[in-house]
Amino acid sequence: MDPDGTLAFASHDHAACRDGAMAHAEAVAEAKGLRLTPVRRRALEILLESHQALGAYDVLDRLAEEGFGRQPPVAYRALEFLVEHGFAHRIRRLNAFAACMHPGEAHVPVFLICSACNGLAEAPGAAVATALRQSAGPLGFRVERMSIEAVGLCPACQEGDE
Amino acid sequence: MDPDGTLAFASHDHAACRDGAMAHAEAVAEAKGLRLTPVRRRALEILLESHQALGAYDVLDRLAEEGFGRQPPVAYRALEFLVEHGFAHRIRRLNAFAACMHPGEAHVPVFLICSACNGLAEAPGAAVATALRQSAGPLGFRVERMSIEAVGLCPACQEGDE
DNA sequence: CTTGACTAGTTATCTTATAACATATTCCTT
DNA sequence: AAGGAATATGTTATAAGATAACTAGTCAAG
Repeated sequence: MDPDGTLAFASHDHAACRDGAMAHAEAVAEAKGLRLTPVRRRALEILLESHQALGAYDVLDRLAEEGFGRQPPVAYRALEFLVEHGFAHRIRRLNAFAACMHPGEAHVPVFLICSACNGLAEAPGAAVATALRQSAGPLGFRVERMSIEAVGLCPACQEGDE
Repeated sequence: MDPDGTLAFASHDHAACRDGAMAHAEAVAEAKGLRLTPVRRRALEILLESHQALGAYDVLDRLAEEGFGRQPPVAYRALEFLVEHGFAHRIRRLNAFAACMHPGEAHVPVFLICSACNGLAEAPGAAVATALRQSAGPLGFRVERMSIEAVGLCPACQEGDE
């Protein structure tokens, strides 16, 4: 599913994209014995509606409208579950969350954030991660987690802006 | 000054380290015609006291104690100035700020954050930035800014933890 | 010595995130 | 099927981080 991150910025059949990601996530949850409860499932569906990051309170509003709790922990806990198990990512630069486009696959995501349309893509980060470890190695630092995020312009938003 | 980021995690003469960074920053400000006013200078000195990131409110408390304003914008504006002109960096993962160890030199910083002691080092990021651009290129994304941050253990905190 | 740009201060408010506790659900064990 | 541990959901309250909008002081150029 979108191994090279091209989908997010290209026009595509998003209904299929979303459904595929959802099905994939469900299969992974099933396989790992994780409880994809109604709030958690719904939170993931909400994130999957677009290739953009959503703030926790945005997700919370949506959940509350649909009969779930309306207090912050409701959203934060669902999102925490999704992030912890690899169904979603936290985008630190935006204080926001986005559905993962490769659930189940080990990967270091590189987030590309379009400053014009707020679109978000996940580029492959293996090479970046390697370079980072090589940069940290000489300092004797042991890397455990990393966040790699870039802000710029997606292909569509570069037009008329050259 | 600390071109390879080794200083932060190694024991060193920090008074000289701090004074050197401050002198360097002043020279750069002078050269560029920037106004390193008392609040701004003091904010930078506070950041330079340790190789750790400080929250805006931590800096604000210190500034207030010393007779500067005690409202958030006082700290945020000073920090914004420092970041904008390359005297400090914002560490998104920590919602915090840290003095730059290479003021005046163009560089992409890679932040190494020790989860045990909160130490912070700035590793060289040229190779990482190149890898990132190569990862973003095929998607047609034009990178403008990037944040590259790693969490892990510094050399000292790895001892007795292997 | 006044004008315009910039700086520093204020009040007020907004956004993001977590702590602590009560209730309900699930699921394993017997 | 009942008991009990673990997990999940909900609440109230508050902490932590950030910005908008306005007022007043500073300073250098004309």
